[in-house]
Order: sequence, then structure tokens, then C-alpha cells
Amino acid sequence: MDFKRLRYALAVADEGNFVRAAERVSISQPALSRAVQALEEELGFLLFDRGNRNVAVTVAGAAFFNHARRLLFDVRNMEHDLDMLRNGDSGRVAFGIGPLHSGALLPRMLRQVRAEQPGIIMSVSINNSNYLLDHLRAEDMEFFMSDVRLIEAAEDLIITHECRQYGGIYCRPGHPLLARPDITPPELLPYGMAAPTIPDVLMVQMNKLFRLPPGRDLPVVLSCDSVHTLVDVVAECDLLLISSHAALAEAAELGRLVQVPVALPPLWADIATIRLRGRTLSPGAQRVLQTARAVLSQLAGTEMPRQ
Amino acid sequence: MDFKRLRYALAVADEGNFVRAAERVSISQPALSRAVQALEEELGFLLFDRGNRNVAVTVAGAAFFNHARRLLFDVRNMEHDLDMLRNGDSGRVAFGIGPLHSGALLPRMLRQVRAEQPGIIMSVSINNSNYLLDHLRAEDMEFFMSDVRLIEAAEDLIITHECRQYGGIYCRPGHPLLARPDITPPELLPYGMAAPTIPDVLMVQMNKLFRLPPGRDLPVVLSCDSVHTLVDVVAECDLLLISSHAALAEAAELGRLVQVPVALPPLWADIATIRLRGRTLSPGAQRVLQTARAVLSQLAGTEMPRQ
DNA sequence: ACCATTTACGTGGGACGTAAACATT
DNA sequence: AATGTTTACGTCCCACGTAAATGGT
Repeated sequence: MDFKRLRYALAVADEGNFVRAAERVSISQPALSRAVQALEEELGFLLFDRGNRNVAVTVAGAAFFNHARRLLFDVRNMEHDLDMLRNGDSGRVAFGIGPLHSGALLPRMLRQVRAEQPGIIMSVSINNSNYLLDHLRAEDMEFFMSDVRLIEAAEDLIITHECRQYGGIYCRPGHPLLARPDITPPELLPYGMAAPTIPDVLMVQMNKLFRLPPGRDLPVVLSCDSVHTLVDVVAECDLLLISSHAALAEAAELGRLVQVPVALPPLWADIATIRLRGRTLSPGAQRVLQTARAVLSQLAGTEMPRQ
Repeated sequence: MDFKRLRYALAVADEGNFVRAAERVSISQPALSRAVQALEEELGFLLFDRGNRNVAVTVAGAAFFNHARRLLFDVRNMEHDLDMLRNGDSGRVAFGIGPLHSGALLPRMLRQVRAEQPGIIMSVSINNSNYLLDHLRAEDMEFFMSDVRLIEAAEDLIITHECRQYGGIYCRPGHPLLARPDITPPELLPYGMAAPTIPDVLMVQMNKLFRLPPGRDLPVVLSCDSVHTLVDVVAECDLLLISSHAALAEAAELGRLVQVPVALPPLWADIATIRLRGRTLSPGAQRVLQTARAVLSQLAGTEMPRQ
């Protein structure tokens, strides 16, 4: 039972003529004749009654062609789906992202994937790096993006550093802080901080930057993974916002927020892609990843210069 | 895209191991490896991530195997159906039969086909020979059975004479006729005749046998294609029944009817199978025909000896 | 004699098996 | 060393094309 023979026999059934059928399937007419004979032999009954000026499908042949037609239809469908799959235009792509980047990167990324690969079904997990790692290893997702500092290198992981996103402290225009000269980190603390969810590991580093005594944490009084919400709140009160420049580019441009000129070492996030070693990314995932990189380089382009 | 390759790749997916998969599909392991490689090349993406102690299906591969499994399932289904079709165990068989034989032959035939080929869908036309011929030529049926005397030989027909069924005149036991010695045909006429539908051509011949003057027909006062009905009627009144011996064997055995010992030349029907020249009978039809012949020879065996 | 299908014959590519190489534990 | 996959190489078969034969109008 061979696809080719089915196609050949169907061509004869459709054309009612070996010569035309042969040119339709692009082989010589004798070859077609033999192929059909071989198929008939294999089946055990005749498909055609050969007249002198015409070829007629037998009763058994008609029953056979009903099956064959449906089968070839399914095969064509499958081939189309596989084309889509090969090009990353269809299929299901599961990936993850840390909450820190779910604000600036993720929405742009999703929009662009939706535009470029509308056939792709995406399944996104926004969660902490431990959760993401577990589910990556369980092969619930193909890759995830997270701050590289949260991920411990391991044999079974491929960690690709994608880019460094700098960030800073923002406040509303007209904030009392802005009137002071030479602002130092401790001066910020009384106003309270707003920020996306900050993992413990990073919080420790932040505490050092702000020269806090051990055991005391940065006073993050508002923690929320929705950057829009944070901007809305901070624009209307004296809270200070810790965030990447990229996430706030739009708000800064609109004049809703300004960067606080404080003497701090640079703040940054090192965004990385983490996937399993030895596991092939699906074509869809490969293109999603390309899109992610494109969005990241766009964001780098819009990055506000550190003051 | 080749069935074999699909089967091979699926075996690897199922076994998670090239060696076991190779013996499952009965080829050498290197051959299997190459076949899978070729398939992957053709598809444009990897199906498996080859580890050192295991083989894992890729994400794209999983999507592919969903398609492939369904397709191979359909193929197996189709092959099973084709087996049935080849053996005449499934399919639709359309055939026809003249009303004269629909009484004795047809029910036995249908019962036997139902028993032997339960998968066959039968479509039976009981009708006159002109109707049957038209619909045979229109390929609405594969063959029909009829009295050969009603069918005019033609180039496009294959007429196979199957057997000759003799018949006679029957009446109820105790019928007044039976009391007379040396019954002659004209003596029968006053009682009136019952018979299955008799075609005009045969009626002319019957008229001659009964020595009727031209223009006068045999007085068939009850014409009905249900032999059971005819028997029921004739058993309770003085009508005479013209029929094949075979159709009345049962009634005669039960003592419901007896043959009238009249000096008539033998009455008979020449049953023939008529089909189109150059058209192949489906396997189902071939077996139905075999069954018909078997039934006919059974009937010949039960044939009542002419008195 | 023409039209269409089938047979005859020679060729090339592909699928196979055996054996060896390679990779990892 | 053991296990498992890939590469190398030689063989055979099958599908193909060209050309000739067959068969029916």
C-alpha cells in the first residue's frame, strides 16, 4: 500500500484515461499502467474495466476510491499542517517568563507573535524562577526568560544571556526630592518604594546598594507586577518607583514620571533564555524566541540614558 | 511521504529506542536509523533528540506523531475494509430478479447471503425484464436473473443459462377435477387459474399449450407474485395454480396442494443470469451469484417428479 | 490504419544488511 | 567494556522511460 500508487490510480479514475492520467501525475503512460496493475494485484480485485476507447471504474473500484480519496485528502491536510509546523506557523509553544520582565517585554512580544505567527497557540507562565525551572525540567515548557542571576548554572541547562537592561529610580514630576541637590540613597527611603516583584537574591543586592544595615530590607511598600498600575500610582503620590528604563520609556516620554538623579551604582537586569540541553526547540518556539530577541533589542534602543 | 517511514518513526517513538523499534518493524537497526533521518530531512525538523541511553520525542515530533498515528489508523481501517471487499464480505451488491422467481429462489437466496455475508448490503429489484435490462445497462445493478426466453441476446450482454425449472398445475386435495380420468387441458379452464405474473411472451406459449384459439388468453383470474398467498388461496377454493414445482415443494409435502395429472407438454422456466459484457463483478456480487447457484441446485434437488 | 493499453528490456536510485566507527557511561 | 547510534560500502529490487507489441474499431 503506497501513497504514490493511490495517487496514480485516482488520476486514472478521475481522467477515465491512462494517457491523460499519466501526464497529470507526470510519469510515462506504461509506468502508470504497470503501477495500476500492481495495485490491482495487491488488492486482489480489478479497479478498472479497460474498454477500447474508455476506462471504467468497477463497482469494487468505486468503493476503493472512496477510501483512497479520503485518505489522500487527509495526507494533503497533514502535509499542509506539517509545512506550518516546519515554519513555526502553527503548533503550541509553551514558555515562561519572570514577573520582572512580564511588564515591558512580554506584552510587546505577545503582540508581535500574534501578528507574525497567528497560527501559534501560546501558553505563557509568569512565575518565579524556581517554578519555571521545575516546569522546564518537566518539559511543560520549551524555554523561559529570567534574570540570569536567579539561575544557577547546571549540566542540563543551556543559559543564553540575551541582554542587560538598566534601570533606575523614578518619581512624579514635582516630587519634593527633585528640589534637593546631590541626592543620596538614604534620602529616598522615607518616601517608600514601589517595584515589580523583586526576588530575594536581588533584594539582598539592592539592600547593599542602598547601604542598609543587615537585616533591614528596602521599604518596598507597593509590589505589583503590572507596570501600568505602578505608573498610575506613582504618578499621583510621592512613592518612588524602581524599574527598568525600558518599562518606563513611554511614561517618561509623556512626562508622567522622571528619573531621580541619585548617586547610585547602576541597577540592571541580565535577561537570559534558559532551555534544556539536548532538547530541540520546536520551529514555533524558535521563532517566538527570535521575536523575543527582536523586542529586546528594540527596548535597548529606547533605553533611556542613565543620568 | 511514505507509509513505511511513518511506521518506522512511530515504532521508535513508541519504543523510545532504535534497537527495539528495529526488531519490532523487522529491519536492521542501521536501516531504521537512516529511514528516520531521511524522514526528518524531508520534514525539515527533528523528530527525536537522541540521548546516550534514550531517545526522546521532540515537541514538533509529538505534533507530527499525532497526525501520523491517526493516518496509520485510517490506513489500517482501510486495509481491513479492503480485505472484506476483496472477499465479498462487505460492500453494496445491487441485483435484480424477475417476479416469476422472486417466490422460490429469492427468499432462500437472501437468507443464505445474510447468513454467509452479513457485511453485504443488498439492493434487490423485483421487476420485469425490460426494467431490469434498462437498469443493468445504466449500471444501477451488477446482474439480474430472469427467464432466458424474455431476454434478447445482445452484444453488450453476457447471458448465462443457469438451470431449467419445471412446473405444473396444482390444486387442493379433493378438488373435483381429481376425480376425473384422463384430464385434458381444456377441462381445466372452467375453474380459473392462479399464477405469478406471467410475461406476455410466456403467456402466448401457454395459450398454445392449452390449445386456446388465437385472441383468447388463459383465464388467469388471480395474478400475484407472493407464492405463499397463492397457496393459501388455492388450498381453500377450486382455483388451479400454475407454478414451478420448486416453489410448491413445501406445500405439496404438507399435503396442502397436489399436482393435477393433466396431459400437458412440460412447462418450464429457463433461469439465466444476465450481466454486462466487459464489466467486472464485484467480489460481493460474485459470491451472491455463487449463493444463487447453490440455491438453484438445491431447488433442483427438491424438484417434484413430473407425473 | 488508428487509438489506447500492455509487454519487453535496459537503467538508475533507493532501501536494505553487514561491518565498522563513534559516543557516552 | 557495554550499550546504543551513526557512517561506510556493497547488493538487490523496484519504479521508471523507451520502444515494440497487442487488441479492438
